[in-house]
Amino acid sequence: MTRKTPNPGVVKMGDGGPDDRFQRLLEAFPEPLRDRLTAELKRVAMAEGTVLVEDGDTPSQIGYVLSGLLGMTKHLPDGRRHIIGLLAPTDMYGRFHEQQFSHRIEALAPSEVLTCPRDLFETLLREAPAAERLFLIDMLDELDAAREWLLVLGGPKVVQRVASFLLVLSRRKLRARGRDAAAHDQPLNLRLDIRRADLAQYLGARAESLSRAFHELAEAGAIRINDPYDFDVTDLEGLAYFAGHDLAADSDYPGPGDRDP
Amino acid sequence: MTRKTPNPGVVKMGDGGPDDRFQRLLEAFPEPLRDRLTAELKRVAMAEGTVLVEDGDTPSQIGYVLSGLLGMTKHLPDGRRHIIGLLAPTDMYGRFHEQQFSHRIEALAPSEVLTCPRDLFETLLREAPAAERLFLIDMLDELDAAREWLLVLGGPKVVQRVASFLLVLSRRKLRARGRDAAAHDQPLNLRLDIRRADLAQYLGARAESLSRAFHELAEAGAIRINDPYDFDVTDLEGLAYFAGHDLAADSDYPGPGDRDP
DNA sequence: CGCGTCATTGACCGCAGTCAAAATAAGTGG
DNA sequence: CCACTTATTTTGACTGCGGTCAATGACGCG
Repeated sequence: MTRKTPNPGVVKMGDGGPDDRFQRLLEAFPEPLRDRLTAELKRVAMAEGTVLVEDGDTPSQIGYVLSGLLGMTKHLPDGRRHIIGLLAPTDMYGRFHEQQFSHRIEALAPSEVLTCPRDLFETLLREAPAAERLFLIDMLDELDAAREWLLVLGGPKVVQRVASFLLVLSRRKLRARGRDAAAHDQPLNLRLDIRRADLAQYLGARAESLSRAFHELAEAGAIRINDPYDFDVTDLEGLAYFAGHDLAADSDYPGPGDRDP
Repeated sequence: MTRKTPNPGVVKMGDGGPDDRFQRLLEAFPEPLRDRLTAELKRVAMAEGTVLVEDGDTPSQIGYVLSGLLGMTKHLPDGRRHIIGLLAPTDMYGRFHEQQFSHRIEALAPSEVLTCPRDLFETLLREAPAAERLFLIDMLDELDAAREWLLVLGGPKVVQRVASFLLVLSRRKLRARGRDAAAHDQPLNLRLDIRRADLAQYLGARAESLSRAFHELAEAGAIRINDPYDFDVTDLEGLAYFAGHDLAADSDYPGPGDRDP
């Protein structure tokens, strides 16, 4: 470990609030099963850079992110790395029925995960159809989420992608906080705990471009930059504007002409 | 219907060969259940542009693509459309347990689908755990596939994305054809049946840029363009080269310096 | 205090988005 | 069957975003 720890301690890009999916899943298990499961849960802490699962592995454990930030990464033969997904608190990862991973999972920040033996989890799922159904729905949700990201990353301009990214994080936080309208107007604090270079890979850009994008958003008054890892979202609407419209299109639509009439 | 039909009749971006997932799924059902299911299957043909599922719907049918090409599309409030996924033959679509769709599904080319009542399918899945497990694995595979696309679409250059796209299609076709090595050397024919403008939206580019990219690949000898909808892949290796490396990086790495030592 | 890491800023330039127009193909009506 | 219209792809010229390279600044650490 050579790298500094941006924000030591607990990190949140989403926190185990009412939206805690694992909690919901646990509650779908009938009492005796749930106890068998919780007895086997282990809390593991790890440093940034730790590789939890290697590409091609079929690990015997499944995991649930408690704190920090994990990344799903693909490594090309020539050595370049791509980040194809992020795992924040309340996210799960794992494979079932001897499927193997098609990517690496590594800690992008110091993190904590809850692990559980894969075979036990599978057995219990089979014994509790209600839980299995809930789990399947979760999977489908994640599939949708992955496709949402396609939309985000499909945006041609970097500012757009950055704004979309911050927007997703904001919404996630707001949802976790509960839906009380009061919270909507006060500045929303986001602590990222991901290095510029990593975020750049994820958003399909360079660290330099991200820097420009963040500062552009700051100058427009949509966010405030406290330090490279800590932001306040001061104008959610404005952020949505940057996310949706091209910058070039100020009062005019960028291209209304590419849909069928 | 005002638009021409690029290639009337059967279309294949993948054909129901040994990789036919639906077939495999069907076979996982025990005899009596399978018959109940097949009795309810309906074959439906539709014209290009048909909307099968509207964003937000919870349709009573699930579908399986027999021929043609469907697209998952998202519509932004300002009217712009994004294609976030393609459904080719052997692909399935549907929601379960009252989940609603988060995108529209429409035919990008004249297509045929096999439909099946959602509730029946769900019931049968519950009665046949083996099939349910198979189905769950399929879902997870699709999740991985969606992330693969993230990698493809993350490529900075258009040629890269186009090459990756063709590569995925090629591999899919080869897999369907069986793994005999003989087929690897002979030119592989790809019939796309997707208009440039649609493909452009999917790959996050403009139709003009695609045109340039295709012809760049053709000049490099990787593909041959028979007509705008019909290609021969003459050099799979070369295609992989374009997909992986930046063009700029000929004999030199573009940026080996952004991984930890 | 010097060094390494990382974010930021500036200068340069290439890829691709944009606008415009030509070329090709398909469809229509005489 | 041909002239005309329409839809779509292709090509060209221009411009701007962002990738690239290089330098500076900020911060933590040995």
